[in-house]
Amino acid sequence: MLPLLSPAHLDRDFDYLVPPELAEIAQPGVRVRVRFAGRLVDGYLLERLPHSDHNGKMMSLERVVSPERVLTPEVLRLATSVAARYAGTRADVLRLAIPPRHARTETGGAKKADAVEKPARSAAEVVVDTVEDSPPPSSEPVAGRGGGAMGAPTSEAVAGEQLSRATGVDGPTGVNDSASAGTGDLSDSVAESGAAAGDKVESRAVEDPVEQISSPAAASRIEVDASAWGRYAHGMGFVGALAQGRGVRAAWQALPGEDWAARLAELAATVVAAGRSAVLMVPDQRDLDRLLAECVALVGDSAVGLSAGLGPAARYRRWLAVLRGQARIVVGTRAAVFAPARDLGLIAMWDDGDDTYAEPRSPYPHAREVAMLRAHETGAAFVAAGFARTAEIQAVVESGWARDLLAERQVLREVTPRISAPGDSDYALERDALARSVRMPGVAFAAARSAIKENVAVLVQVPRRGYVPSLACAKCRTPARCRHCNGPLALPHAVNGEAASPQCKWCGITEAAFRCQACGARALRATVIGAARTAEELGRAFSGVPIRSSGGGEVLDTVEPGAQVVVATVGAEPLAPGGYGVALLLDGWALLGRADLRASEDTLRRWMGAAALVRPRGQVIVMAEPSLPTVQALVRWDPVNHAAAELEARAEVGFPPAVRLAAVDGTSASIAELLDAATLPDGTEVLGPVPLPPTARKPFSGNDSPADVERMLLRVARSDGAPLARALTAAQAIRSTHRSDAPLRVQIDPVDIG
DNA sequence: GAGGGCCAGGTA
DNA sequence: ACCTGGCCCTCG
Repeated sequence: MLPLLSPAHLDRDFDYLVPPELAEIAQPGVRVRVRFAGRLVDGYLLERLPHSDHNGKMMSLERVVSPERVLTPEVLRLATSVAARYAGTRADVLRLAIPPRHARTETGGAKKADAVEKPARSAAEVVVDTVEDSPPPSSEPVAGRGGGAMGAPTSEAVAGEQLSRATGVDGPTGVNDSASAGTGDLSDSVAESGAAAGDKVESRAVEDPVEQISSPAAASRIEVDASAWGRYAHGMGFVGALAQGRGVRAAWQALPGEDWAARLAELAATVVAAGRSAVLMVPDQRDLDRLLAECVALVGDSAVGLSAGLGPAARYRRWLAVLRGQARIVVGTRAAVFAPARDLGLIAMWDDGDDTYAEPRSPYPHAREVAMLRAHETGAAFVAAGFARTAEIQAVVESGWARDLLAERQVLREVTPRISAPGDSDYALERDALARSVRMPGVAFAAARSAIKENVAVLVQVPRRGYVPSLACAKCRTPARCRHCNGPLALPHAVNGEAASPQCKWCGITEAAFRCQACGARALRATVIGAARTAEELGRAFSGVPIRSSGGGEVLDTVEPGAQVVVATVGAEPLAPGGYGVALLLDGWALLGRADLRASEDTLRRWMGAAALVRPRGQVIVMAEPSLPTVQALVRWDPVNHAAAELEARAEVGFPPAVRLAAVDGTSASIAELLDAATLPDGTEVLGPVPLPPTARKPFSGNDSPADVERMLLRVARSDGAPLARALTAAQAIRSTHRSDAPLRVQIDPVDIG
């Protein structure tokens, strides 16, 4: 039994007696309530044992919350590895992995569950009643398993000999073992849950996938677009390997204009036709809807969407459908990486560089890393798909863990739009006042005009939403700061066409008489002009042409065909039927110039995302310094070499994924406390204190600790990642027994490093 | 996380 | 002789 408690030192297995009347439903994976240190707590039953090696009195399970075995062996094993990797607890990971129970949904099983909400008698009571009617077996087996240390070592109870692979090897990176490792174990777990989940699921012979082709999902024919996959080197070979159930792993860089949703759906359907299931992850609801529609077109009801946006009832209902084997394709956002898919054959994610994949709750696992761990443990196939490529995926390609799935160079030339970056002189010589006002050189303006003339849509990508998001001194360009709190000044939205006085984004005070703190000048200039302002100006420039905006509150999925200017903020670009004629990527310097370490990778990803919506003979013009490597990577459409360079750059400055990094945030006292308790691996570099990045400031273990929070960084070689995490887990366990409420947070490889 | 035992030091 | 706070351990 694993209690669902947060303190790190309670991440251990505890043995309880199973009273005879619960023996039937007290199966591994069920939710239980137990008396723990005198109080009732929730937990998961991990395992039934013939005897306990615990010397001392044992309590009995208080009750079994429901017979549903929500924690599958595979997910438990995954949660154990994730906790070990991220220096967290299994309880915290399981809170992310398993949605809250919705009793009515579980027992009723009807669709009404998400519509009506009636105060019903607790389903747990119902369950217990039912069970008490059944004849009680006489034996008194034991639930859970004794002994065991904290974190990873506890997994011995479940993972057995797989432990050495899960923890001894530091994740997929650097590993080059056979993809089939662990499949035997998976079959066992499926066989087990298949037999136990009982009610609706037909019993299946997992050893023989052929039998499963008769399942409803598999019955629907799979039409893989061979000509589409044929455009990639080994593309059809890859699809064929999936069809054979092989655990192939690929980094797939989609061609510009690729219907990636249709392609991913084909991969998933291929796996389903082979009798297994697939998890597909996307960054947001918009992509989810698109991808789910493609999957439904291929397998119907066998595909479900899972996202946090669903209500508790709908979310739990769909999650149960996955658990019970009714749904064979899961399309979801980051939490879907834990979906209890039966006999997982493929785990794929689109655009793994998107920051929504970083879980904001402890232990802050990244969905990409979890996906790779899961593929590694189960032997499922893995696909990281995107137009661009992250340094993290490049690292696993270079290690041999995953393979390139890339377009033939010839095909790339045929389908890539013309991409160019005008030089400084193109701007300087610009005489057209209108062109100047929208911050683009004449070539860009001309390209847009000609597309409009051909009755084709023009896409204008702008960095951020808002009127003028931030301001700087017009003379010396020092960022304009508030006199009172030193926060950034910005212009609020225009009222009646009149620009208001600048306002502080932190304290909200209006600054009526700005004076630059550096040079004393009084004039302000906009440093980044947002979509609303851009749309307004373009409206003047292209009078008579429809101007559409997408971004912020109103994101368009698609636009109608025909001449129009679509102004979209980064990431909110709508699809245009047949593709845009021209895309203008404005203010590239603003994207690239961010202090963020991922700025260049992220920028290329966002540019490619927009450029990929342009039709093959179209044109892309990026407003950024042409000599910059990132701009060159876009112009040559070369995400792989850019990722390789990015990975090299990370190695040079000592950042993940080249090294393993732990960020310890807290007060200087709480950090010191933790580090004192930790026996760090030899060679650990301790850096800091470093300033806490602004994004890391907000959510902090309950209290909104403002002032004296700082950050220390611990850096080790990747090969020492596991020992580092173990040391931090142990130190947190020691600390959590001392009742200290000082804020402290440990993050492994956080996305937002200084 | 919460309760409990133990020791030290201060208080009656 | 007794109360209080801090420390540390346990919890099955």
